[in-house]
Amino acid sequence: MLYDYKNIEGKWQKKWDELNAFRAKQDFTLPKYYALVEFPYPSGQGLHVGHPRPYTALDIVSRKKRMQGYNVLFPMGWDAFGLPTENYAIKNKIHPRIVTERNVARFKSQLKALGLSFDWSREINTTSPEYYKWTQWIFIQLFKKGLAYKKEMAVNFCTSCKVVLANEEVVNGVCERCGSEVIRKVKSQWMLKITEYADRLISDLDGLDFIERVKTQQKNWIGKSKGAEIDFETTANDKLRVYTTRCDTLFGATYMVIAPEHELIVKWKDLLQNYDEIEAYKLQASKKSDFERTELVKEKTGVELKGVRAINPATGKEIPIFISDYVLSGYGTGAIMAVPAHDERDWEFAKKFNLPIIEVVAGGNVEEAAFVDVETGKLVNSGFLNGLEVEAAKAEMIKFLESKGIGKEKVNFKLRDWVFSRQRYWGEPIPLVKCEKCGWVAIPESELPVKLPDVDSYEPTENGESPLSLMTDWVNCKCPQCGGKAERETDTMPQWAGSSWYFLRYCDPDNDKELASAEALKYWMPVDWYNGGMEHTTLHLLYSRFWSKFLYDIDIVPCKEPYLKRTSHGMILGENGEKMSKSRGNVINPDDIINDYGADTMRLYEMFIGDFEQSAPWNTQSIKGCKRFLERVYNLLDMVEGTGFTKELEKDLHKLIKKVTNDIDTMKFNTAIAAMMGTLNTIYDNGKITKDELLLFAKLLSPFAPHIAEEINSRLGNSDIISLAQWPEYDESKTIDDTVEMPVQINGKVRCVMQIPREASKEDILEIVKKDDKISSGIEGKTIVKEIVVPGKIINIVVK
RNA sequence: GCGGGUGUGGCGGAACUGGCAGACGCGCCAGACUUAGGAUCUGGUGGCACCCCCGUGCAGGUUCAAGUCCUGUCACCCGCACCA
Repeated sequence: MLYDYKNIEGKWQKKWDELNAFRAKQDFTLPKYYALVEFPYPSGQGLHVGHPRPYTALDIVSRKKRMQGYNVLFPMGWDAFGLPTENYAIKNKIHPRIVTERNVARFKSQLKALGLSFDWSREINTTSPEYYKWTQWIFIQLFKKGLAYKKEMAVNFCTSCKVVLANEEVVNGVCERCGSEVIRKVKSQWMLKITEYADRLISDLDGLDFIERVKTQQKNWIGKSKGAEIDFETTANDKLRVYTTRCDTLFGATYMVIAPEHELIVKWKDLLQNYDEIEAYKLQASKKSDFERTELVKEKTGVELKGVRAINPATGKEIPIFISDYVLSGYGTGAIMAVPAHDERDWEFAKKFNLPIIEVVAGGNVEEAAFVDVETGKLVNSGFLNGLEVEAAKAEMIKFLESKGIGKEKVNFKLRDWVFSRQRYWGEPIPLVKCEKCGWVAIPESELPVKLPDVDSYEPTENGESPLSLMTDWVNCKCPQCGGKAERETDTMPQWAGSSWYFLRYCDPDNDKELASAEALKYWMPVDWYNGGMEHTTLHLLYSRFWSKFLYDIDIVPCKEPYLKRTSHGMILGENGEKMSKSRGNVINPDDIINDYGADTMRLYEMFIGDFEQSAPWNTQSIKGCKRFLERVYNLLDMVEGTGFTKELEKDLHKLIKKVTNDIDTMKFNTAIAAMMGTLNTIYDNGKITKDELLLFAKLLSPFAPHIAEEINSRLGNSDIISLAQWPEYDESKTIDDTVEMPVQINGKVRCVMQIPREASKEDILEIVKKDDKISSGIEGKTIVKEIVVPGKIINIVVK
């Protein structure tokens, strides 16, 4: 029978639509399952073959769960605000809304062609006012709780284009578009206090089923460290506060380093003899990103502050103060005590500037390299700390600092607050006004959404303000509090805003009274399985956990954590093994693949390509194997004889049910497919299959290749769709063989493989084995030193 | 630099708690069918001096037994806070 995939796929996609087969049911008494994939940014290039990998994976999970009787929510939407759309709109003079509509339509038709079982009735779009109304609402709640605040922050500013650039748009320190110099300009920006949730974002990971690398990456990103803050007296008669994780080494602090942006520099201006030199250095530093500044390979630079010195509180000695860009203003206090003997960066700096290196923890050779081991060494040259181990010394030092009132224990985080302002058009307007009298005031909730006004040009203004700032009619408004003159905030939100809560909206997407009803949230949340890219671990995933926790705190969401399980797929690389990108010219278009091979083959190949969590290069040649497999499956229709289950296939089919069921739960889609291929080969060897056996096989295949499974089901005479049929169950006793194949080794080398009865004892096994010619000749005339029998696994006879 | 990962045939990849390395598929080789084959079917396929031996990035170690555990080392990939 000819496998006419085009007809088959079109037919069943239409049928599913007509039946609303994949709509989540509104019956909240059913057991629920919420499967979520990251919603895409609808780019102008359309889908590429990387997108369907995670979608197909969770589609398989969803389809299986549906067949297992769950009420499944598997939604899809569009994360459509963002830079590329805006830049495209500017370049081509088309409204970003139009661009977005176009891209969404393209993406949607491409996704539909894959036969993914999304509940399209719940489709959402972050750029629709009905949606961003609630994004703004959440921001207002954050603002009211004091979690949104203004801060002076540096932005990348292109001196030629006169626009604020995203980090990505800055390549090697110059503007990506025009190649001009990029400087760091300080602007007042809205910030969200994610740091207030830092501790909970770490500790609540414990109960979650996230893959380990996601957990560790989040923990390290938040970067909790226990240390101390210490105040150093200065000769300028004030205090310089530092943060250190190694307060035990205070006796070895031979100089200090402060960030170029440190406020004391300006304060000390009159005392500093080389202020011009310092200013010049500050200018240089302002051009570098944090990333460039902390690179260890680069030679350390810095300038001594001549005229002010600090006093080491442990030794009482005066020590010099430097500015250097390897100290960041955003971490700790923006100042460090430098202990060159026990910190690599300090050591390098000290060598370069010829500063004293004093060993305070014994165990290394501090003239050769910094000794950073905290496990083995004991304190030396450190007065009252001498002889103590590092941990004990830390505790003693803290006692000392507290008793003197010059320092205390302090927990620090690497995590920084979230810069929430963008000087861009295509984002959610920040729903605040600045009143001359009242200061920053939130727009009343009844007036939400604050809609994005139509502007003539989306190009940012000369001074780096948002394009919205030019719309004076829109900007000038009345204060909702006092009715006086006020101005709207013209910055918009970052793209991350809409994606920080979208999974909540899916629960109740048409609600215009609240972001979602408490009832719907209580039923559907938390998400049972969330899959997404590893690159979202430290930003999107963390941001959305933060917003969820906040919404939990204000009693909107019923759960502390939004996602029970988080997994991550590997990237699909180009055929040359490099990342797929337009510029590399190695992008594969899924439309072509679906056209040439069919959606089922495409889906199967995406899953068969390799370990789901690992990246794998695309290979159009290899798709053939999946196509052949499906053709052979389809041809089983011609081999059907009789009904019921036969002895020949029973054991294989029970094993297969077990394998496929378990493999889907553990993301081993590739081996599930391999097992189905293996069973198919057995069926062909067998030469025939019964109707019931084929139906069973089709059910197992249906989550992976749903169209062909439906067609087989229908051709076997069933009128119900297989997508909602019951998932097969296996009988454990029917998966166990009577005999096991066991390799027999002599001195660890395999000599033969024997069939051994499953229940045989160790003695019986050895007796059987020794009768074998290869084994008996191998041990003849030698002394048996040891006999290892691992039932069901291996036999190893060690001889001398 | 910091953080996270990955190294297995010609290729993509299998291998559960240490137990036959290479499942399954691609490619390749041979045969069948055919006017034809870039279709289909059947068989074979890690290397080699082919019943031995060697083989999981490299060098050591633990063990009856190591892709898997330990120590060291090399290479590559991803992220780094205004790309999404």
